Amino acid sequence: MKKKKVKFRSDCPLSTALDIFGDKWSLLIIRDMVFKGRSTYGDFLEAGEGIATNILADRLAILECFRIISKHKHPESKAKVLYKLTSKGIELIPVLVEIISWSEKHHDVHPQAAEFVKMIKKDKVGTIKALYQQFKKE
Amino acid sequence: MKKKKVKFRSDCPLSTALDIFGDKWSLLIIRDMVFKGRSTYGDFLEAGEGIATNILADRLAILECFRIISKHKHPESKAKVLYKLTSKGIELIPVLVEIISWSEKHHDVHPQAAEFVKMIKKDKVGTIKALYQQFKKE
DNA sequence: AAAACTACTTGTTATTTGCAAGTAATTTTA
DNA sequence: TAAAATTACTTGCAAATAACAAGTAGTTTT
Repeated sequence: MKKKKVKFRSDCPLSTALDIFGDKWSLLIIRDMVFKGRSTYGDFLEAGEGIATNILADRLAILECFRIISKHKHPESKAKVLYKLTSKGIELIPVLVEIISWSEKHHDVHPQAAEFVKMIKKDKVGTIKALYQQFKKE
Repeated sequence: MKKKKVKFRSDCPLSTALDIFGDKWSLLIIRDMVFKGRSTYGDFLEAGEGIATNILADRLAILECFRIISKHKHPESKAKVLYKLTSKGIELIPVLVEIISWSEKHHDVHPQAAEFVKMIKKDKVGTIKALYQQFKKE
């Protein structure tokens, strides 16, 4: 994999964030890790939106480069790579939650997502905490 | 301007949101409207990151198409167009706030942004409310 | 030992971006 | 009041990026 760009457009935090994940795919990979427990290359390919293999490889490399995910041995298969969110990646959960809430309010989305947004409205802090829980090391 | 894509990749709220503003520029335009009071084509061109004129025109058209911004007469000049956030656009403020907070925590950003994040940490609800205030109609 | 799985890479083509320049309708300046 | 400057764009083109199809190299299953 070729060296990744490390130059940010400005020192604005928003533009820096968009330099990292401002595209149509990166946050979907993170969504799959947070909400669907996906963790391998094959898992991510199966996401409904149909990411291309080269784009997936590229985005995984970028996310790893910025320490949002990290690669690990898969406990069950040597052929697989296990991708895990770092704490920096886990901390994107509130961003996902706000985008999902906004989008659900203004568009037609699938019923399961609408249910999830109801939970958020009732208890945002609790819902986010529960999502964090699954990444607690034991 | 050619017709805009209205087809979403899936009915996932996150992917739908990314279909709309999942790129390196759209949220920066909204940032300029929320945090810098910018409202004209020329204003947006002046943003530090240096957006190209064709990209700006394209993004403004997309944001208008999805009713995130709307075009109005400029009160002082017939030559200018006044862009305003719709309520749908204003409601992206919490998304911006979460991205900014995350980014500030994990990267070096300019001091003014760091100050803003301090405010958010002290009183997130109040800070967001204050941002909403400026768009209140009188 | 062969077939299938997994995580990629390598083309090739289509689309998007970045940059420079141009345009048409106002304003401002001389 | 005619020329210059502003403003909000569009156009053209080269470069970069994305999508799609196919290939490859380990690993695991049959």
